[in-house]
Amino acid sequence: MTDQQEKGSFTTTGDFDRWVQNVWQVVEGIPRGHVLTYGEVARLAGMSRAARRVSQAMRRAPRDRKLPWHRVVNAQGRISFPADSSGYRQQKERLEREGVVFIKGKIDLERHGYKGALDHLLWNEPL
DNA sequence: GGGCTGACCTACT
DNA sequence: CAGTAGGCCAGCC
Repeated sequence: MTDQQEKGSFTTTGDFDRWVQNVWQVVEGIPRGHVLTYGEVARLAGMSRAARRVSQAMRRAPRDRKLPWHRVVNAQGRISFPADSSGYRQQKERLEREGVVFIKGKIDLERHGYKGALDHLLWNEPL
């Protein structure tokens, strides 16, 4: 399960397409009220350096897949759409609707991030 | 092949 | 904390 695909790129487009499937699967596994960063998704999908490719993968997702794309944010805990875009507003609204808290436009990754989710499970901390 | 663009990331000022 | 710089690589001219 450990990734360590130290390869910088995909040898064939088929590899990329398969990796895209992994990305969708990882994103679908993010629990409500939590988020992952693009880099983490890339790593969990098996390509640690492909953070920039995660967005491409999500844009490719068919609508009927109902991917929880809004649960992926950048490494600063911020939404990666321009603050005045409809995409930004929609993502923020969806996240807040499931309990994610924004502080000055930023999400506390210790609380809502992957590590936060683990801590919550391990220590049974109140959310 | 060359050049430019990203829903990115890290490291460093 | 805000900027910058370099690295990254598939897709689209």
